[in-house]
Amino acid sequence: MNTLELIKKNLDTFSKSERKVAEAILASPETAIHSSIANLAKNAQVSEPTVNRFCRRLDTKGFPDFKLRLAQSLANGTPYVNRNVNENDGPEAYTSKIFESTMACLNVAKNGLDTNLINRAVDILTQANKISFFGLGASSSVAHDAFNKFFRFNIPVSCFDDIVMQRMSCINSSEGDVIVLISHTGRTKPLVEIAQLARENDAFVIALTAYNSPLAEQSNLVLSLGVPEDTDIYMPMSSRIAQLVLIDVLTTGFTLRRGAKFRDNLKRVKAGIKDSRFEKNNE
Amino acid sequence: MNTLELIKKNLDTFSKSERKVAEAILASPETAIHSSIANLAKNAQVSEPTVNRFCRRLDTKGFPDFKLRLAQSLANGTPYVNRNVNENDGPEAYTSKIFESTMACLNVAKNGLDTNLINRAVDILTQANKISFFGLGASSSVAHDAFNKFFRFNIPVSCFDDIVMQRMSCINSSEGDVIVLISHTGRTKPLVEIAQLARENDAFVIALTAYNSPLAEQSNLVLSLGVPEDTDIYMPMSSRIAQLVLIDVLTTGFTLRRGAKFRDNLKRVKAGIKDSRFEKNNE
DNA sequence: GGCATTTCTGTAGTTTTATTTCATTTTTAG
DNA sequence: CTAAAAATGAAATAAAACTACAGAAATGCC
Repeated sequence: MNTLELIKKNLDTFSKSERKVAEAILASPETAIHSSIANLAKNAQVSEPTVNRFCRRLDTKGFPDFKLRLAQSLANGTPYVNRNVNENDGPEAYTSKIFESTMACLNVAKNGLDTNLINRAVDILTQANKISFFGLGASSSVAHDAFNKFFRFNIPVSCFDDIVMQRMSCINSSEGDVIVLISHTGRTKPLVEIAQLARENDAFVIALTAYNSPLAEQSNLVLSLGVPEDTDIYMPMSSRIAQLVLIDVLTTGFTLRRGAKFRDNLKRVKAGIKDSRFEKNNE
Repeated sequence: MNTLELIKKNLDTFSKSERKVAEAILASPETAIHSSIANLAKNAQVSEPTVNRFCRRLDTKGFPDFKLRLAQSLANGTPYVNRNVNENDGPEAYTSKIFESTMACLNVAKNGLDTNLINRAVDILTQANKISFFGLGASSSVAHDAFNKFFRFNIPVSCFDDIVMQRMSCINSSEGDVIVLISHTGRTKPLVEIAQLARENDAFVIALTAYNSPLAEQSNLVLSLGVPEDTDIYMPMSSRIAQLVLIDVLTTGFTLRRGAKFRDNLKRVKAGIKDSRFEKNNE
């Protein structure tokens, strides 16, 4: 766990003097990692052995070892901070903020995923007679992307961003068909109804959505990303990106599961695309 | 820069003994950060002052300072490594590899972007009479996503993934119109033709593509992501993700540029979507 | 090749930093 | 209010890092 957070969490288990040390470190971690034990002790108004004892209480070998750990968590923490864009940000600032918060979001998503469920989803997708990807609004481009990837596999796959088409498709579905529904909130009414309809027609419903949402309740398998909703109006919906990466993961799992013969097919598709391109060295 | 990479890069500037130190560190960085100067010296078969001199050559204050830096780059470096998926990977392995390599890719993209060009692109987009997003194949979902975002701004925007529609749209374009073309390689023939056609009709062409590509040459403004092409068949096209984040950046720049009045409009759209949703606390 | 100069490298000593020991103070529980 | 336990810091000790210097290796010049 992050050392700073660990210190904060254990603040009340420390003794009075140790708490002084903790506070001095929390106040300026950057200073702390560049101080000697004597300096830090002076800064925290305690003796050197107290600092040493403080370090040991955090399961480190001693002060130098503690500094090392702290330095590492500082290095880890900074680039991943989810900083919000504000009105006065210039291009430099908002560009890096958006990239960094997207990366932070992917990190959260990665840690929150249940790989057993992913494996299960891959299982079901590989055995499907037909796969359909449905999304509405912002999620429709995710569905579109998923369609594009699975289409290359040369298997029956479809994608609709029109509710009427989605409904018709569900009504025509049968056992062995898999419907993948994409919705960040899981509270988009029409999509919840689609899930019900699909299940009534014996299709298997996989949802890329939030746990405990109405959509999740109506689905057979839920892949949740645990990415918080966007509260800030300036911040883009990073959840989309996480959904896309999850699609990549499913696609990769699918490819691996299908084995060698199948991968040859994939190579042929990639080669086929090349014909519609300018060659790299004809410029 | 990452300390390990720095050491590797400067290997030939070191003296014979210093190189021994470098190699000992590269062989096992984790051991190095937990060693004393004496241990490391013994391990590298050199004297202690040599280790010290080695540290100073890398612009650190001394050995402890060097250890701190090394520790930090180790903490930073690991999650960003672009490891390839291989046939024997289980769900756990390929999931984290894909997430991590996507994050690595975003990091590369972030560092390679020219914020001046971004600012310029935002300028042009804010002044456009009409904006069109065109992409083919995998890039069409990126175009679709961009359309979705700009559509919320209540400005004339369109998106086609059909070449014929794209051509018609270009022929009907005129001065003040902006066409945004999305192509990872920049070598998709039809799209290059679209760029020419658009410029012949006085539209401004922004391309999200690779530098030095045929498409880049035909465009007025090129935003390049510097993400390498996917060579491995298992690896998904992370470039798409970088493109999407770039779209997010442009959207954010657009919002900021338009100012307060405009943001109220954005809030209204967000509120409007809510009506089609289940409330959060009715479950 | 041989000599001078520069650069490298290690030994030994010095300084700084961290840790341990132990006596004193503070806190806690009965 | 007292005894035991816990916490704290002064001082001593140990460890680690650094410096100065001298000898060794490499380089350049004739």
